[in-house]
Amino acid sequence: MAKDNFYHRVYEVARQIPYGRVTSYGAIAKAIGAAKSARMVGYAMNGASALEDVPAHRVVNRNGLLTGKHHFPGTHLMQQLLESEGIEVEGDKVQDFKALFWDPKSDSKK
DNA sequence: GGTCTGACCGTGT
DNA sequence: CACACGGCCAGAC
Repeated sequence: MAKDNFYHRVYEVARQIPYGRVTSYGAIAKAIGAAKSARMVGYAMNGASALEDVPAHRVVNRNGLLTGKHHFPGTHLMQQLLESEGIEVEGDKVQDFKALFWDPKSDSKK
C-alpha cells in the first residue's frame, strides 16, 4: 500500500467509523492486517486522540469497555462523547456493544 | 542495538 | 468467575 505508516493505517480505519457506532481494537488491527498487534492499535490511538479526524472515543476493547478513557482529558469525556452520539454507556462499558459494533472490514471499500 | 512499555486478546488454572 | 501468563509488534530511551 502507499501508506506504510502503521499509525496512518489505524487512523484511516478509525476515521471510517460511522456515527453512533463503535468498534474494537482487535477489529481494527485485523482490518489493517495486524490482528496480532491489537496492542499497537491502542498505542497508535494515543496520538489519534489528539486528532479530531480520529474518533478514538468510538474505539473500545473487545468487551466494549472504555479502557482508553483514562487517556482522555477530563474524567468522563469519552463516555460523554459516546452518549452524545446516542450510544448508551454505563460506568465504563458500552451497552448493546454487540449491536453497535461496527466492523471495519464490513465497510468494504478497497 | 538491547530493553521496556503499551488504550489488547486469548487461553489456562 | 477472577486472576495470571504469553504473544505479537512498533516506538521511545
